[in-house]
Amino acid sequence: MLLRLPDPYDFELSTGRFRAFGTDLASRLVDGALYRVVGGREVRIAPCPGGVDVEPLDDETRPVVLHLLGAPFDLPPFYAWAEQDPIIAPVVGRLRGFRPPLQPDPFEALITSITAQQISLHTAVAIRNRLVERLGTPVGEAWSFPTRERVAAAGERMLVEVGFTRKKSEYAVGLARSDLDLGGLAALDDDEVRTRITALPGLGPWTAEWFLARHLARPHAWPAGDLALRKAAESLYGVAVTELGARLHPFQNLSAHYLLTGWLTRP
DNA sequence: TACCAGGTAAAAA
DNA sequence: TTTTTACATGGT
Repeated sequence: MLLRLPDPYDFELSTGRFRAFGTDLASRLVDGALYRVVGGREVRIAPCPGGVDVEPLDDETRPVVLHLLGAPFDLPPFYAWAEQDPIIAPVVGRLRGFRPPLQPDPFEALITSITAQQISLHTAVAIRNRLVERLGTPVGEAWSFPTRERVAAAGERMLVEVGFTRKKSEYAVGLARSDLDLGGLAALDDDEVRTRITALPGLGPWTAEWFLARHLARPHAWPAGDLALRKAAESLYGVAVTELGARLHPFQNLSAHYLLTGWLTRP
């Protein structure tokens, strides 16, 4: 069934992230369609005029798919704002219709960040996929991401076996076994979310900021510690990322995504 | 073959 | 208080 997305929307461009660093088993692209497990069921998302074709589309899958495809982002005001910045304007123009995908699940978002700390995203995806194959469940073309309970029960040794460092395995299991209410974070303001996340060992400012950006879609999230964003910022603007964050207010999150994708796909 | 990669905590200075 | 170091796999 057709699920409309706010115009403009470019499916290929927007889902590039799921292919750029290797296959993501939990949000898997196969023959131009995106597969994801929602509530134990396989959902197929394919591009079609006016939005995407989603099967099955119901009250359970609709909000997850909308979130996954970045529907919460309001692009027109960002595009209008970007025109007054001569550096980001051409990047935004080239990526018209790019709607940054969001991570539907908070636990998955944080585990994904832990795997990606310090190492290349290619490496991180390889390690995370091995975790998914070990503790997740295959449903059709995609895999459901390992639940918090399964990771909590698995213990550090299993995570080391799939390639986590000893420290990262402690962080991931510690997160799973913590009493942090992950779903409840959405109700808190940015700073409170940062405080709650960074209170856990192994979850630092970079992880908290990407959680705000990629899970909660907070407009002002700005992962200043991110190596790739730093390179893009310094190369395109010639200024430090922290300074650039203020200049990009109030669209830091969308700007970060456009600068990163623009840098990754630079002509 | 080295070297680096979308960090974080703990040790050392 | 600020600066260094360990971590450890996969691509180039």
